[in-house]
Amino acid sequence: MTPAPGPAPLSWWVVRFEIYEIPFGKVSCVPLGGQVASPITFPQPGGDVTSNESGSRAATLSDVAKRAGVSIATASKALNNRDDVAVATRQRVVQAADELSFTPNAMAKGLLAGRTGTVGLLTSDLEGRFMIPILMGAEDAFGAGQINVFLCDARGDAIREQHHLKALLSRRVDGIIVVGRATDPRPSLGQSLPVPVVYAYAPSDDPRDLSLTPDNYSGGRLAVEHLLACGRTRIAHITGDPSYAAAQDRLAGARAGLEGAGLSLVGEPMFSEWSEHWGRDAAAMLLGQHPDVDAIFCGSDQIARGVLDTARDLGRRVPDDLAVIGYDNWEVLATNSRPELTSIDANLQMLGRLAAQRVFDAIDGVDIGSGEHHSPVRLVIRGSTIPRR
Amino acid sequence: MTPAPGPAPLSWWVVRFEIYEIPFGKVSCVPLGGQVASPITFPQPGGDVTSNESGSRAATLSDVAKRAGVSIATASKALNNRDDVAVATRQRVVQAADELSFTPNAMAKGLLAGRTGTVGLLTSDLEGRFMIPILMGAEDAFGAGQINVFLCDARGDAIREQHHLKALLSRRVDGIIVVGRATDPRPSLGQSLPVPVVYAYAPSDDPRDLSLTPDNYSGGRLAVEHLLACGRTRIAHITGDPSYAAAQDRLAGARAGLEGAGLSLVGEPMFSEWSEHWGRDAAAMLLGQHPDVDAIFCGSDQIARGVLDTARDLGRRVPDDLAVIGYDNWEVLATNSRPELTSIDANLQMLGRLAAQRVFDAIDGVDIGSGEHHSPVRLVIRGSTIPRR
DNA sequence: CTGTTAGCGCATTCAC
DNA sequence: GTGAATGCGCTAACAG
Repeated sequence: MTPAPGPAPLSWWVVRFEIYEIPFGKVSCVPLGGQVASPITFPQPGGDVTSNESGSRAATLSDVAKRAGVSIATASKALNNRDDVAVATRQRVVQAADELSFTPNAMAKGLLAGRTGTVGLLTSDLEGRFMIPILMGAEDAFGAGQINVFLCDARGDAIREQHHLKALLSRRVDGIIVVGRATDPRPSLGQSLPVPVVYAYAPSDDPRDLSLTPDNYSGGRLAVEHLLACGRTRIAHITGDPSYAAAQDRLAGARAGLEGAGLSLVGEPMFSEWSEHWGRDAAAMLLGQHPDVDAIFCGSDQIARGVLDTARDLGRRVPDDLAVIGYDNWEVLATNSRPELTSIDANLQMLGRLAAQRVFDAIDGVDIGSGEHHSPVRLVIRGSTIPRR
Repeated sequence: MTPAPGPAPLSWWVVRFEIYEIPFGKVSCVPLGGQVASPITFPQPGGDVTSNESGSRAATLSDVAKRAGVSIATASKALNNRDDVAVATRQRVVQAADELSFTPNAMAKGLLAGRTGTVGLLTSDLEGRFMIPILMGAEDAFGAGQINVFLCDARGDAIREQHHLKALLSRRVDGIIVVGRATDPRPSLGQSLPVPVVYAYAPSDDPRDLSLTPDNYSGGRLAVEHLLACGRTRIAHITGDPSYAAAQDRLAGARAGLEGAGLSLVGEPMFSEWSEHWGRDAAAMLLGQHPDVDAIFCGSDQIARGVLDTARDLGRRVPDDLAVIGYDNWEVLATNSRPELTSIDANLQMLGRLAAQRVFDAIDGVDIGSGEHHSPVRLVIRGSTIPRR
């Protein structure tokens, strides 16, 4: 009964499964021992060279026409709901198409129409956490409108990006969204492309392009204004790498917010990496040098998590003694901390959706304008700035 | 000089930027006040209806031929490096193509060739953390081989999935990878598709399909065997939702590992949600009821983070008094904890790459087999199980 | 109402 | 060597 005796094999293995009841009435599968069927040495594929065309070749319109006993043109009209076709005929055609599970060839259509109904999503770093919501928003917006998305990850490599761009153009995408991994300006793809381009998150360095990027300046301001509204006056700032525009813009916003209240930051802004570790270390330094700090604006949620850790270690009660606000509203971090973390949300999914909308518009011939547009951010209040009651 | 006076506008705004020096010699852009140029009411696009076809229509082969003063056929041969063309002619054609920045129309090619050089990536939930590495791996593998990827996110909705599937088929993708959000079996797309399908992460419920899924069983076993190797004998298990196959499989593996050493779990496995909160609460209960526990195997890194928190609160030293091991090797969590978290890594990027490879093979006519294949996992040792020295 | 024709952009015969 | 002709699957004009 002991499954898979011996150490776990370091190769892929095939198992049969057994359905069995588990708690809560759900059903699951676990491997059974002794049934390692066809071990496959790991990185190498199987090897048997046999044809694997599961179903047969996809049916074409001419197949349908033949089966329905009509001409290709008539079949086309019938399936496209053109009104100059007899009801009975249409029915025959539709049925034939159904029986053959006919799917019109989008390529052939595109060849005629001159547009493909596809767009390219050129990201510079899929790994990046900011990429995903933008991607989701875009995919969502397009998906709803029958447009399909080519995903291209350039891995932050300009060569690869150029390569992907070429591929996208050769596929005749109707538009391109370029998603960067930071809010720092990135090189433009140029003005001579035959399709509209929208830059999301990372703006293009060419103002003739249209760029949508989060409003970090307002985000910093919003954060500080919230802290001020909570009655805090001795506010410090711990943030990440100063070479990031995000760090600078948020700081500038924060300073503006403070100035508006006739205040300024406690101490100098503390820059280093965007990590929890840095948050912990920086908070320890800060609270040592400026024990009277009553609020910390953190440049990221990760940093804020570190700050919360140190506050707890030093016996500072959050939010009573010390208010902490993060940035990015990374839910898994923000909602699992003690207390839960107030943060600034950049609405990235909406940003992606909007970028898609802009590409849509451009495809439809609408002038989408140019320049760097800053998308609004929002404050998400949780327990680290206002005590729960 | 104060940028953007007044509260942050709740609409998009266009700014001019000013280049200025920031610390560390880098350059950044910040918005300047008073230059809000063309405010765009937020969710609505611009509206001016003018043509925006940036460059002109993409050049065709016939354009190139005309410019080079040859026939279309010759131009084609020249550009495709066929050898029956004069050197001088080829040169003229290539130059003409270059001047027109000619890009062959992949659709037209595909129409001829009967294959498109595209594959569909059908995910059920882009948001999911496990999706991304798989996606990256697949995109990577394909990208290298000149194949482009259609990304489709079904948002966990069967209807939407069917919709996307149809779209993919109509685009005549050469293959499809289906990525699920959990390791529980999911409904098969069926056997009658005209293209090969590979299931990644979530296996298909039909054994005739090929599925690649992480070996959670071995992962659980590996985790426990590591704890045993560290000299721990009183091992408890805190994990997530028991309705997940992942929870059950890892548990089964852990039990097998313990049995191999003539041991068993301390207490019952503790199930609830896959959250840091639960990790904290569960650890508190566990350490209250079984103070002699010397190691905890956690079903996820999030849970492990919670466990570490509680251990610290209760004054348990990790790893000396208590070893903690997580699951998933979510770097941002694992490397930022105190101490850093030992964890099991499912090699998801490799899984994605392999799935892509299998689709490749199938396209090439290689038999890729069927059934549920379990991909090897690996142990990543950090400070939460072995003290750093 | 239905079928014939033309052509989207390209690669591939096959004549010249 | 080169170019005219054919067809991939489909839709949009027409002609019947």
